[in-house]
Amino acid sequence: MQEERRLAVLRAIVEDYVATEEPVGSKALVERHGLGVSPATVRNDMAALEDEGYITQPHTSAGRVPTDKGYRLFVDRLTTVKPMSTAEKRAIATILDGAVDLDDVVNRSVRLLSQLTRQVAVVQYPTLSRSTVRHVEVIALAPYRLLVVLILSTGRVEQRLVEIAEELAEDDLADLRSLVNRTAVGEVIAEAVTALRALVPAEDADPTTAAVVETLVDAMSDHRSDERVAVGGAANLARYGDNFDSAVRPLLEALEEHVILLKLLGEAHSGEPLTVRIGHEGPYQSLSSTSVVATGYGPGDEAFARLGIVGPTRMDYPGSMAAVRAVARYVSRILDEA
Amino acid sequence: MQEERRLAVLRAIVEDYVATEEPVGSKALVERHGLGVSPATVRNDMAALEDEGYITQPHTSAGRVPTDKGYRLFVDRLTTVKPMSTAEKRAIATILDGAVDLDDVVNRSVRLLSQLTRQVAVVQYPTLSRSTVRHVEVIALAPYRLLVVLILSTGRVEQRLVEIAEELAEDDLADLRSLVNRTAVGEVIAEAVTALRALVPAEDADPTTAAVVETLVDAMSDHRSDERVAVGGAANLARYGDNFDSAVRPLLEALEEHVILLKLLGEAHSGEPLTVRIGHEGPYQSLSSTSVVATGYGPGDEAFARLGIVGPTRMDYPGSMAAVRAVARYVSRILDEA
DNA sequence: GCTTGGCACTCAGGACATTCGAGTGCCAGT
DNA sequence: ACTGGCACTCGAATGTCCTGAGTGCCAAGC
Repeated sequence: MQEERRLAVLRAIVEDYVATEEPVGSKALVERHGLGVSPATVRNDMAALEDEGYITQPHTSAGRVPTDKGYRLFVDRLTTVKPMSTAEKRAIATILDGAVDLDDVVNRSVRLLSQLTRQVAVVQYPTLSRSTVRHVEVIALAPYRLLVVLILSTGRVEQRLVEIAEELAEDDLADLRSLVNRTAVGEVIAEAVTALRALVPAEDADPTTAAVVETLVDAMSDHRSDERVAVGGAANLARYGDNFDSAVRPLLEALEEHVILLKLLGEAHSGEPLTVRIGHEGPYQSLSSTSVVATGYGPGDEAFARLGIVGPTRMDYPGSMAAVRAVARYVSRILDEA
Repeated sequence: MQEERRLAVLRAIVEDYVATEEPVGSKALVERHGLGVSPATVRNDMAALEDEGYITQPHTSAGRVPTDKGYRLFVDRLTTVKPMSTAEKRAIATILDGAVDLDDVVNRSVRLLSQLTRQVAVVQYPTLSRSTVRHVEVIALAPYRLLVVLILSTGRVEQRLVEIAEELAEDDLADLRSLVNRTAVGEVIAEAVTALRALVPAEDADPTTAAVVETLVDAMSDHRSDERVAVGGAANLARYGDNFDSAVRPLLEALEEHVILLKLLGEAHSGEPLTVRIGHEGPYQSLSSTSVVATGYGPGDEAFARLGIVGPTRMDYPGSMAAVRAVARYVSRILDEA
């Protein structure tokens, strides 16, 4: 029983602290929340919670503040992701439905997420690795210059220029085009790569075919595109609170390093539905007062990429989690339709 | 003669203030710069400069700080853009030469600019409006679904999906492809649009042709792409100084509003080589302590787009101007070669 | 007619002391 | 097991004083 109340106290502390941004004391706690006990009792509970490392005092004679461990417990056991209101759902749907292409979907998602959560939003572009090849086009731009266009099932389009040694007749071009299409269309990237490679055995390699294939393989295995992310809502950093140098600056720097961002978002395991990384739990100690709420998204049940939000450890976890989950769902649905 | 010395005093004040970030007094001024007069004389000059509105005192008994008007005079008359060192030039050249496509050029430029100036850098993607059509490709993705790919002289590629009513034979597709290419290739966007429109007179409009042409025209006149900008070096905002709420927050917001950014960068007049907009001179009073140094760039002598940096009014104008100019030149050269 | 040294004046910012109050820990009583 | 009471702590707010950088002005000098 006391155990249960202790958790209620912890929840109340987290909620109050998130709302007010100030250490919360025993008296204010019993007043604002309807726990039917006296401040003294709460004090005892708080002392116990502090012993266990869930809360801490900035200084003697100040209220308590949740520790990372406290937030962790709060997130794991004291909260359920509250569903979005129907109005919010409708807003999400209409905004995302208006998107015209993949870029637009990503950009709108970022905006949406940052507005819903009032935090910095990060959306990874769908990775190549799990998508399939929808079409390959080979275009003669000039006698010795081809443009290769690679269209993927995610809607992404990559194009590359190829310089070739011999002039190519229209028929040969058509043959080449149909060859690569027969070989690659419908395949997952990884398999398309091996299939394409098999087309050019070392011996009789036709140089033009080889060049085109090489370019395609290159485009498919280009991890640059895997690293693309969209960031939005950086202005919300302004509400980060006091510690500008210690918290905002490193975060601003991280936001420009897409590789770091991707690491923060985490791996796209489709297993865990929603990842919450609190403060020091992350791999960067300069971001120790920053939390990340992220999840995978993608058509079907496979996670193609991740999206999420980044904010101060002192943040509204239930709300953020709900928003992240909702946006991920709608984006996945849209990608499904496309 | 006094006039000349006054300007020297103003220059010294600007330089000192930019370096130290603190109001500068008469004594420190004569010590740190070699003006061969006494502090009292400088005081007289300063009083005069203050009367004329070039400098101001934050409070009585404090040193002087340049006003926007003072910076303006400094930029217009007291400084010449100092050329970059050869080492810097070489660094710029090698970094930009490594770019593989247009996106990469833009991204590298942004990084480069922000690192050179330690400010926030902004680069506008080359606009459609002045570029010419290099190639149009029409691809049948599925029986009733075409992909139209538009390739421009700037290296930009736009693709759109078209749903059509009738199934299209390969021959018809080839005809259509060659028709639009004959019509549009080599033309400036605006003329390509009118030429394409002329292809589909109201009467006998073939619905498929009409659909493709409409999509092309749409892609060409899509101003969304005109609004694309890349932003980099936001972490430099951390060095902005004290006034976080009043200066950094509005700027962070502006950085997310690409339309606003473009307005800040200014119009791409190829006439003025380098635009410096100081503080309140800009259109947004919330950015009154922010200056913009920008210039146009593009292949040949036409300005395709703009790039520049955004920073506090108290910034190193000569250095920033030099960096902006140098980067613009190299980017233009690279676009020229492509 | 500039320039200069001198001098009185101003005022932000730092050092220090004081007060105030929210909050705690503990203990004895119910 | 909870509660009321009480002494204690200490950060934040307030007030006062002082210092020093910086100014404006004036009369003297080149």
